[in-house]
Parts: sequence; C-alpha cells; structure tokens
Amino acid sequence: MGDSGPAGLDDALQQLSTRWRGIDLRQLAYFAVVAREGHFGRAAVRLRLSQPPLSMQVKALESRLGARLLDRGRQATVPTAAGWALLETLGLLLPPLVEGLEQARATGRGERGRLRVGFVTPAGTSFLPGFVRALRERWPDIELSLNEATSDEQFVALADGRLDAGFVLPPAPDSLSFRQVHAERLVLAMPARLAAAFPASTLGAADLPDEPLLVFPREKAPGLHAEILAYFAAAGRAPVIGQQAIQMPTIVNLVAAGLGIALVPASIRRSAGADVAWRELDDKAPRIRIGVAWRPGATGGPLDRLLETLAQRLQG
Amino acid sequence: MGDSGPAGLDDALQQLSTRWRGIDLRQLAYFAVVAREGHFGRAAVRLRLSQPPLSMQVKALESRLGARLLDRGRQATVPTAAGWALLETLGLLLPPLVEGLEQARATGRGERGRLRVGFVTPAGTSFLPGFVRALRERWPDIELSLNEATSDEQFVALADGRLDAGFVLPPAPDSLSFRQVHAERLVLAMPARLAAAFPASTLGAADLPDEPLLVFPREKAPGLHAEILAYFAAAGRAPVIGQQAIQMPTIVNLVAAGLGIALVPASIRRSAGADVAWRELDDKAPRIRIGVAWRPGATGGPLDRLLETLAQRLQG
DNA sequence: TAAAAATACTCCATAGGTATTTTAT
DNA sequence: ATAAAATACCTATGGAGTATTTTTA
Repeated sequence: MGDSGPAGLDDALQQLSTRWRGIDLRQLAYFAVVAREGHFGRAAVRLRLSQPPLSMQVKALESRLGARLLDRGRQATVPTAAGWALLETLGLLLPPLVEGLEQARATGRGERGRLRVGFVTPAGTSFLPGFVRALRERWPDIELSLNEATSDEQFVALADGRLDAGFVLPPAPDSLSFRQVHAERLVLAMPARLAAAFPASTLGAADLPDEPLLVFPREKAPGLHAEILAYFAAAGRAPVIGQQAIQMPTIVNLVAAGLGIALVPASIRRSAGADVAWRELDDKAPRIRIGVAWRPGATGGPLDRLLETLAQRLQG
Repeated sequence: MGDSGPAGLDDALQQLSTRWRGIDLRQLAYFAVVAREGHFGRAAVRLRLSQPPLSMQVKALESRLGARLLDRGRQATVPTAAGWALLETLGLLLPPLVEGLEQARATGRGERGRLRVGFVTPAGTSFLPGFVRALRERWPDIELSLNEATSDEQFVALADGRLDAGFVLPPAPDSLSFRQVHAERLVLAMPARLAAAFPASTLGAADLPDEPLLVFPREKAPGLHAEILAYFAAAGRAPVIGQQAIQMPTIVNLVAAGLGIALVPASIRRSAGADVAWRELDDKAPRIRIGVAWRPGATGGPLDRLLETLAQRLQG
C-alpha cells in the first residue's frame, strides 16, 4: 500500500475492518439520536422506524463496542460515561463527515474544484469580467485561475492539459472543441494628427488613411489578420504592414506614437489616451470574434459548469 | 430534541438518515482501501473478501454519493477529483473516529475517566503515594483527584456522590462497602525531656509515661480512639485525655511542645523534629488500620479498576 | 400498575460468494 | 491478448416489521 496520504488512515481502515467490524454510521447515528432524545420511542419516530429494531441496533452497537452506552430508566434514558464520550466524538466528527460527503458530491458534479482558464487581451477588456463575476456567484466553490495568453499559446496549453479552458480568437485547431461566445465590432485607431483630415464619424475601407497598418502577427491570430486584410482588399487596397505587436494595448500605443493606424476592438478605447483619434467603421468591417476552446475529453468537471454558465449568458 | 451538545450534530444526523441514507463506514472504508491500493483485486485481498462484492459496494457508494470516485484503468485505478476530495475527508476523520470508539470502550470499562478519591492523613504518608503511582502507570487515562479529609467527612461525601472512593479509618457505615488495605503499628511519641527516664527501646502499656494522652477526637476516629484506650485499660490504666487534634502532624507537634504523649503511626516519624522521642510498643499495642470505602452501587467505572489494582497490590 | 424497553419470530433486502462476461490497453 | 473490473446469479446474514413479554419507577 502506498505511503502517501495521512499516516493514520491505513491504521484506521485496519481497525474498522477488524476490531470495529460491523460498526457503521447507521448504528452510530441511531445511538446519537436516542441519546439526544433521551427516549427510544421518540427517537424511533424521528428515525422513521419502529422501536424494537432501534433497541436492537443500539444494543448491537453496545455489544460491538464492549461498553454500555445508555442507562435505561423509567422516566429518561441517559448516556453513560461511555455514551457521553462517544457522543462527544460523534458531535465533533459527524458534521464534518457529512460536509465531506457533500463536498465529494459537489466535486463530482464539477460544482467545486479548480479551473485554469486562459484568455486573450480583448476578452479581458470586454465580456470576461462580467462572466467571471457570474460564474463565481453561481458556483462559489469553483476556484478560477485566470491567465492572459495569446490564442496559440493557449492552444498548446490546452492540448498539454495545463489549461482547462481558453478564451481565444478563432480558428481553433480541430483537436479542440470551440464555441464562439463574443463578437465585437472593430473601430479605427489613428494618430491624433490625422483627425482633422478625416472628419467623418464613420469610415469605409476605401476612406481609411493611407498609413501603415499595425496588426497582430499572422501566426498569432491568423483569422483576425486575414479578415482585416480582406476588408482592405475588398476596397481594392493593399495597406503597408507596419510594426507588429502581440498585445492590443501595445498596438494602440504604437498608433498614439504615430507609427500607423489599426483596427481594434471598440472596448479598447477606454484605456487609450488623447493621442489617438477614433472612427467608426462601416458595416462591412470585420468583427473580432472570441470563443471558448477546451479539450473534448476534459469534460465532466467544473469545465461543464463553465460551459453551461456561458451558454446561459448567451441565451439570456 | 434537546439543544445541548454540538449544534451541527442534529443536522448531520438528519442528513445521514435522509440524504446520505445507506452510506456506511464499511463502504467508505472499502473505497478508501481501493483508492490507496489503486487496484480492486489487491484491495479485496486486503479486506478479506472477493473482488465482485467490493466492486459492487464501491459502485453503490458512488451511486449514493452521486459522483464517480475512481477512474478504472487497465494499469491503475486512481481517484477522480471527487475521490480525492472524499479521501481527504476520510483521512482527516476516520482516525479520530476510530480513536473515539476506542475511548468510548475504555470509558465503559472504567479504564478512562475521573476518580474523586479522599484520604486521611496517615494514608497520605504511608501506602498512598506508591499506590497512586501504580494506578497511574497501569491506567494512565484515569484522572485522579485526591482530597485529604477526615474519615467522617469522607463518609458523607461518599454517600452524597461527591467522592468515588475514600481511604478511611474503620469502622465505615453499613451503607458503604469497605475493605481494609493497610495496617501499621503504632509507636509512642513523647516529649524529648522524658527520653532519659524511659531508656527501654520497647515499652508496654504498663510502662508508658504518666502524661496526658493526646488522641483524635472520639467522633472523628471512634475505632482508633477505642482501641488505644482499650490498650491502656488492659494494663489497668486510665490515662488523662489531653488536647485533641484532628491531624496526625498536629498531634506530634503538641507532643513536641510537651503537652503529653501520643500513640501514632510509625510512618509519621519522618516528619517530626528532635523535640520528640520515639519508643516501640509491645505486641499488644493496637495497629492503625486503613481501608477503602465506596458506595456499593457506584461500581462499573474507574472505581472497579481502583479496587482491582488495590487487590493486586495486597496480594503481590 | 402503566410506560418503556427488550424479546420472539417472521420476512425480505442486501452483502458476499462463485462463475462468467465485458472492458480497456 | 490479457489483466482487471463488471455482471449474473445464488445463498444466507441480519435489519426491520408486528406481537408480546419483561422491566422499572
């Protein structure tokens, strides 16, 4: 037998299967109820059984323990010294035991446990905070560990089992399950010096400033990369690709520094300064899509509760 | 149901008899052994039963808990998250539970508990220290509370249930059980100024100095009082009764102060100074007898162990 | 003597045994 | 292909029920 785990457990198991063979929770609970009621008959009612079997079970417990536990009197049935001792033990141990059973059940249903969740920056600035709050409220015993990472990093971590779920940009590899959970329009970020030259509040692909385009590296977000370039191409344009950056805030900072323009999620505007001017884009502009990815075989735990809560929020 | 005792116990009992009905220690132990072995077959051997019933019991536990506890694999059977959670609970709670069963049994056999014991001064200076040491060594879980008191005070306390056993001077009331455990010869204590006049090392009742006799009050120790006077009477003497005192050391001090002579237990000599001279007494001298008294109905607990240990010391 | 618990006896649910099949690597 | 666990089926222990007796204040 292994030597991990609590040292006393093996001993206790040994004792339970030899010396205390036959003593079970039912008998202990029966005794405890009689002791607290001080009356076999009322205890039997409480336990939903008739009095004789209750007497017999308590007697069996006394016999197996080798000690009389109750003093049967005409007016009252009171614990003996041994009975008080046992009652004290039970009072200390049965509540946490019941709690432990409940926790095991909750863990089995995925209502308790640890979830390692990755997310890309745009998720962190848009729907994720609200979702995390909702999940914590619904399942307070699920412990979340959140880690910001790019989509491709998350795909590897998911495949390795270092991550349970990831909020990523599509497309996800075929080996992973994926479900879209969020879509957000893109807006144009341009250096403030261009604001006067582009007064319109909404621009189309044809109207955009002829500046270097700052984008995510293709390999980090192939989907988004391709969609943005397709938007330009549809208007017959092939923008110069400027500096690449793997964080949305970095891209906005580069725009502020005047290095080019960028199409970024609308939610990023909050965190930008006055050096950046913003314009809406027309309906043909791509939307940034975020979804959750997970290993198909990893369900059955807290991940199910996450997906379930996610689905409920999408409907509601 | 009463409101005394641990608040959570009633809840736990309720849960055990409804929600977790049917879950018993046997099933929990079976699961724990399988989890620790990582193998149904070996666990079955360890538990002295065949593999199928073990599988069925674990399955029944899983079903009642509503959670799968073990991942059955070709090479190894490992706990699921729920299994680990339950195993942790069991590791924490089963050892103290087994301990509690053992303590209840020990309490029932009187091998554990509190004993309130009274004793008269001569007992405290003679055999009691050794006996207490022996009792503590044999039954370390019996907690002794020792109180010095006169015999008649102890008789009242024993009858009232404020004392479990008392080391007293006979005779004990008929309502109490009594067994003699110690007898000790008496010696003569006389003021040092008389030493030269009584050079013999052993004296008889007829030879004793004609000084006031210092004794216990008759009502505090009627047996001893009567025996001492009978010793004098047998030699045709009727000594003057001097100052009375209810403590042996006090009597010896009075002798030292020159107020008279006294017949006291030999063991008291250790605690006396140089102002007292000692003489042995002849064979007709009474002996001080000390015995243990107890309420006849109070047996069945640690008192039995005390009487038993006492009996063993008298034999050995 | 009357309330409370213990005993007598019956029934059936279920724990455990043996033989066999299914599963998973 | 093979070890491991699950399933099928049987037997018997013992838990729970009703009726009754014994105990005790």
